[in-house]
Amino acid sequence: MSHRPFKQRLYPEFARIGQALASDKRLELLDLLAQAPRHVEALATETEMSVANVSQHLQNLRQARLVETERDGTKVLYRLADEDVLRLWLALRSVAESRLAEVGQIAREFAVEGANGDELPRDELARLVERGEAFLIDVRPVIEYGHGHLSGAVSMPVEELPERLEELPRDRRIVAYCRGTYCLFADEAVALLRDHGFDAHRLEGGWPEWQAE
Amino acid sequence: MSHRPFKQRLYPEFARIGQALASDKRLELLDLLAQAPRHVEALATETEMSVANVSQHLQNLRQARLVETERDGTKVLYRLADEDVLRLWLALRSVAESRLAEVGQIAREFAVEGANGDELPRDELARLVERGEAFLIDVRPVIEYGHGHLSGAVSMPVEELPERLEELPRDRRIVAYCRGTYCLFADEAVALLRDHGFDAHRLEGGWPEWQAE
DNA sequence: TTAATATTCAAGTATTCGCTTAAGTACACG
DNA sequence: CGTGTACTTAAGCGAATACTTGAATATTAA
Repeated sequence: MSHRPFKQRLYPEFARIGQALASDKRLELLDLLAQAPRHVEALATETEMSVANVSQHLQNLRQARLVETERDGTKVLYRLADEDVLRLWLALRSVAESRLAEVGQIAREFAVEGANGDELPRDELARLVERGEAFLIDVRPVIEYGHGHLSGAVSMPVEELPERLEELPRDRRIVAYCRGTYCLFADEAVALLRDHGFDAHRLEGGWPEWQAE
Repeated sequence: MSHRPFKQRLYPEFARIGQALASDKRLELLDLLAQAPRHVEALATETEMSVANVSQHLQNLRQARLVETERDGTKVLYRLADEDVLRLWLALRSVAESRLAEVGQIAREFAVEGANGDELPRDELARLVERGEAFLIDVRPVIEYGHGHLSGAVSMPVEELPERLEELPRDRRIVAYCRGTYCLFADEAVALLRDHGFDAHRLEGGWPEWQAE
């Protein structure tokens, strides 16, 4: 009547998922894939890892079934397996955020100058946009915007922002969002915009947090 | 403007959580702690691991802040740090369940004879209990029942069940629940009760799933 | 068919992990 | 104040992991 044989078979399977989540590099890949599907080389460039190393980490994630692949000509496109995987990543991050003091410390240490201030809650945004009092910009790279974005948002990657300031209205509040809580793009955008006299604010969270709902 | 230094500090912190989840033994400990706080020795007995090994795994979980300790005389009581940790564990398990075919396979392989049949959905239980048409039993060990249980449930650990059959009503449906989806206690209880002519059913999920809501 | 590109695989090495045994520490109780 | 119980820590060793380099494979385009 002992359940040991059962558990000894079952728990190693659960641990496969945990093992896949046990590396900072793989979590970074997961987070990028949560924004949009990508090719191996794009992931290597963005993470500053060697292609071979990225490929091996991706195999690892694939064996845990957290990501899936699709041939795309000579390239291979990797994507998150499904929304449950996204939710798992967000759950892990949220535990790290609430339980590990170091996370908050690091976030504060790297905070962008001139971007402090309250984050705009998501429900408040809806009201502002409806009344035409806010202009919503998505400051992530174009590929990520293309894969999915908040309705009504205009793509304005943070690196293009300096040359595109005249496209932004000065009579309305500018609301920026990016990859999520631990992404600095939106903060950088807000700092730049405020520097140029705009009434800029950061939206709470980011695209994946919204998508997970 | 590169965010690499930020990410290089931040992601290893996230990975601390992942690393803690990367071992079948630690996940088993987490699952037991999700039922009720326990002493080191109790965990060692239940998991059939050496005390030293359990202690080391618990240190690991504690350094990731997933569990907390409390002195209790000469013993040390371990407990899950908070509900977010429980939700993380459930999220991991749910990904494993939906993405890894092996999980379903193992569950089928170890299925209890005579306990098959539909699981009773939680909302249906509420109706049955209200009308006095069901008798709800918690077949987990007493300590776990003591730490928390569904309202209206009677404690009837599966190992005491054979001697306590006369306590159960024969004019009502018996509904049993246990530690959760991957616990066999409820199935064993249902099989035993049916064998004795009871109208027994298993409740969907278990105590932690309910508690997480 | 061949060359080019993108990705995967294999081998080697340094590091980390998991478990055991054995010693060490903390608290309670007589 | 010493003894027993419950737990933690240290040392040691084999297994698994992470990253590098270099070779192999698959697809496209010429």
